[in-house]
Amino acid sequence: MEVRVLIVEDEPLIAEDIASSLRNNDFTVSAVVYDKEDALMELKNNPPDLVILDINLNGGDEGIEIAGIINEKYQLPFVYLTSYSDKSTLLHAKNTQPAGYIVKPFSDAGLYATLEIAVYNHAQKNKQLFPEISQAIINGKLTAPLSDREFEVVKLVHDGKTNNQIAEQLFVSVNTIKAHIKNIHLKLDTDSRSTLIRRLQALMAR
Amino acid sequence: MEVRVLIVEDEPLIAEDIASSLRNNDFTVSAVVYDKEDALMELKNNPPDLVILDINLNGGDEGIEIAGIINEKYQLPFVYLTSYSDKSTLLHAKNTQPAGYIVKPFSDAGLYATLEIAVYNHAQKNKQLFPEISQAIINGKLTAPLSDREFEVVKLVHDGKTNNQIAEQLFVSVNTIKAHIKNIHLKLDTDSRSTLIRRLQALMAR
DNA sequence: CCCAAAACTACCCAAAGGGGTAAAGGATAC
DNA sequence: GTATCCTTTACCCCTTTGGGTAGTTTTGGG
Repeated sequence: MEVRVLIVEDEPLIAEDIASSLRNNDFTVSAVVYDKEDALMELKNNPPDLVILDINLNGGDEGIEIAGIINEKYQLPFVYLTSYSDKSTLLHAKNTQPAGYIVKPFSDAGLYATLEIAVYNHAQKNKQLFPEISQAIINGKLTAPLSDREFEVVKLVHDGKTNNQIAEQLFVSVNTIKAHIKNIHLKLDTDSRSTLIRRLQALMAR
Repeated sequence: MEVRVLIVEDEPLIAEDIASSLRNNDFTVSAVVYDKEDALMELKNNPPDLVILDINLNGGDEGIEIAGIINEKYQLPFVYLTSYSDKSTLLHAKNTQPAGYIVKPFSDAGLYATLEIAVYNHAQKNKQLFPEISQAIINGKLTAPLSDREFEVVKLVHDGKTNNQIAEQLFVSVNTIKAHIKNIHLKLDTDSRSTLIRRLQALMAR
């Protein structure tokens, strides 16, 4: 599985250093660009899987601006590249939620590890946004725990199923499902499917 | 805002090196431990805000095991510490979704930046898990955009309100709300509150 | 000024959901 | 073996939703 990387760095030597280093591994360099304009062009016409952003691009905040645009429009992971760790810059940078931070001079090992994790975590992010609900986690937070059967039912409610669909799937009567759901509402202190779904997600979130 | 860091590293010299380095900045070292058992004890009795984990703790996979437990029980951010970048180890490590990766020898600047970002991104995570639904984002992904009023209604449905509650809050008749919701179901291709809520979250997630 | 879109309202009907009560069969733990 | 919990089912009743049709009022642009 190739990972296409866009490098946005205004010092050609460093850019090429990174590029050749990446090419010797599991990465493909989709492009190397030197300013914001070209970066946006690349993002639109030849979107990569990950972006390496010089944070002080062309002496300004272009790197952080690009980060903002990536977050808004492309939702791609990116890592910042910088030669020093300036506190106020870092503060701005943090707000853009980079997947990582590479401080020059960097080691190849550190570079690969950071990029691998950035790509991998991003790929996992969707799954995290909709966590599979887990009986252990939910019961750990309830005084009255859900029984196994109740949890089966609650999962299906969470998936947007109706009582009838749930009854069919579990080979029992709708009345049974209604009874279970009544108990579930009691235990979770909810009173409708909508609030139940929100409650489950809140419980899973931590 | 102090950040409490637990250091799990079996080489005392390195552990202390990191500890003293952190103490000179905005971090507090909650404890330094040398094995899994002590690490779990600390997590339970003196939970930190972030964990630095030696990946090859005591020559084995203890670091990765601890990571698994952190994910299951504590949902804290953690970064791996390693002296080399071994591909198979990295693969296992990636599955635990570390917030970052510190490769020895590390620079102070790189260390701080990685930790800052780890803590910050983790703090933002809840907000990401329950994104405020945004009309702009949702309409950007629909062929038939929601009108302003429809969006007001949809937000309240998302919050688990009933039609009656929504009508009261917006000072209109329930019939009006029902009309709006009918149109919303049409535009979002849903057919119940449950599926509608899931759909909204899916739209916001990317 | 007029048109179109959006907002609002009503009424009807069928389906789904929520809450109360009751009870039977099974498993398990003490 | 008895007490307890879980699972299952039923029935009743009322509320909420979803979908269809249809109409008026408001509002923003051309």
